[in-house]
Amino acid sequence: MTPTLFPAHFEGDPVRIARDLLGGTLVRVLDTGERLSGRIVEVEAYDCPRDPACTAGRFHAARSAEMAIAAGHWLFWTAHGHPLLQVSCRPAGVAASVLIRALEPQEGLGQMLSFRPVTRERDLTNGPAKLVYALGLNPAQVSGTPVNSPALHLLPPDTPLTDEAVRVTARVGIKEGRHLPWRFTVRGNPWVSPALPSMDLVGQG
DNA sequence: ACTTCGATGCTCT
DNA sequence: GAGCATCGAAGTA
Repeated sequence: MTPTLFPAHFEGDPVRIARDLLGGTLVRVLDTGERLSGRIVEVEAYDCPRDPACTAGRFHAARSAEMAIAAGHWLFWTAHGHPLLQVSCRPAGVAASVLIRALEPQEGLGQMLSFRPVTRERDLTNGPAKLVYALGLNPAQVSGTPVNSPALHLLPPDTPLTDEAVRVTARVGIKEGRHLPWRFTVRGNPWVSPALPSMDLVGQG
């Protein structure tokens, strides 16, 4: 039985934490007790203030304040009207996090399809907002709760992924900071998001 | 109050 | 590969 990850596991460098989280499992337990889960096959790290892609760091308003919650809590970044699920990774006051970008569905596929009907099953959870919808997450309800909450928690990989199994690329959809190899995907996994860029910055493709 | 801009997704070609 | 829907937040006034 894999132990649940606690908030203390998420204090530190979001780049390392993102890499370690890849291959783990995101578990959602509905009010009905039904269990939805998926293997984490794509993550990105954001680390204000050293990160030029971390726009939250350049603002001083409610948005970055929400994001600057203490390590080990769920939070949502909103982009283009869509909620993106993240885990905070730094002490309170610093906006840094791991963004969960794609899942390979494991338990509760039918319920997920009910939350988010798609024509191709492949499209169910292969994007950061897609997985939020598929798991039926309510950002207002989940934001600010610890990562070991019964309703939404994380399990580490059964066995750590080898470097060969991990593909390292630039992050998706950002303007600055494209040189940073802070996106981690499970090599060859069909549930990785179709988003560009796909060019490897480290290792070979 | 109005404009601009995304850490996106969808629907076409 | 391109165009558009979308919405919260920032910047401007």
